[in-house]
Amino acid sequence: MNKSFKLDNQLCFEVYKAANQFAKLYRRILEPFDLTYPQYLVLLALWEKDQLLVKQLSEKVCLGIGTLNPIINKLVDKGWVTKKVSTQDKRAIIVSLTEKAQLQETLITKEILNKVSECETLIVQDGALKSRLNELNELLTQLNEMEGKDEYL
Amino acid sequence: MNKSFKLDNQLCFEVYKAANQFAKLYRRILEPFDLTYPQYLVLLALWEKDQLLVKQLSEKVCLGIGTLNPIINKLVDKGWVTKKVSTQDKRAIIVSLTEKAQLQETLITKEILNKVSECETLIVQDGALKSRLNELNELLTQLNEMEGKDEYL
DNA sequence: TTAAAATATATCGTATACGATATATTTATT
DNA sequence: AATAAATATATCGTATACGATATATTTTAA
Repeated sequence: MNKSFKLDNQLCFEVYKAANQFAKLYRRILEPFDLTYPQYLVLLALWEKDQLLVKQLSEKVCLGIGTLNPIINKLVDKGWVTKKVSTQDKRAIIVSLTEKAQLQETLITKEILNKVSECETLIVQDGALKSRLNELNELLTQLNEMEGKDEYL
Repeated sequence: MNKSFKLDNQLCFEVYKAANQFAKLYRRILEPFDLTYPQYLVLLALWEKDQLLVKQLSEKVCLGIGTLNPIINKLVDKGWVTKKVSTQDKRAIIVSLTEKAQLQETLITKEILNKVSECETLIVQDGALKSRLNELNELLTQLNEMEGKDEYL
């Protein structure tokens, strides 16, 4: 067995574990708000800029519509956001924060900041880690966008 | 909105995206072998050391038994591994590679090495990224293991 | 030496995530 | 203007992932 194929030597496995661990961590933190991590991502996006189209949200949180749509619908059911058809383009759906979601922003983000403070040192100090991951993500995105062009992969 | 709460400033979001991108990449590469990434992880573990207990596999690939068991069962269905009850401990199940899995190791790992060569530079050169992620994972694991001890979180 | 605690799997309900497909609407082309 | 191509959502099937619970077996303790 080639050394680079040992599980513990693989970057993708490290990323895989980190994502699962983050999901676990956020699950506990967000549970009191009856939110999951992807649902929280959508709220974060809308807190930055309200009234986004599903398409725009999809790009912002990097999820396909097949994944995102059920998540948005959950948020609608739970009273965090509303959907309405755009008047400009009757295909497009505008997602907006409810009053509840607007009011809870401060509370939720404060809570996150408190609970994730253990990671904060690492997160805040380590712009380096984040920017290396960012490079990695750009590379991976490019690779994945070359779908069908198998000669490049 | 606090700057650190912008989506693009969050480490966890970067990790989340990287994991999804890796999953997409491996989905394409592994598809010809009728394998998914978690299924491939199990094979990697067994190629390192065959005949592991479900428990040991669970620790090696960092997945709970609720997640892992169906994955192993899929591998059994597709003829990659077999399960047999341990004679030492009748609760424990030993998972072993089939001949097919043993024979295909070289082929599959070669293919991965080829197809992921675009990332290789980054992966091989950047022990730094991997080891920072490793620290992150240790921290996150610790946090997640303090389950129930809310005074610490 | 039994009853209790611990351990190893298995199963279930909920929520992603993806790709493939379907539908409605808009834009581009003849 | 009528049709074709493109776009924005929606839905579906498959496969994770988790926590909670159930079951069987082993170990520990009373």
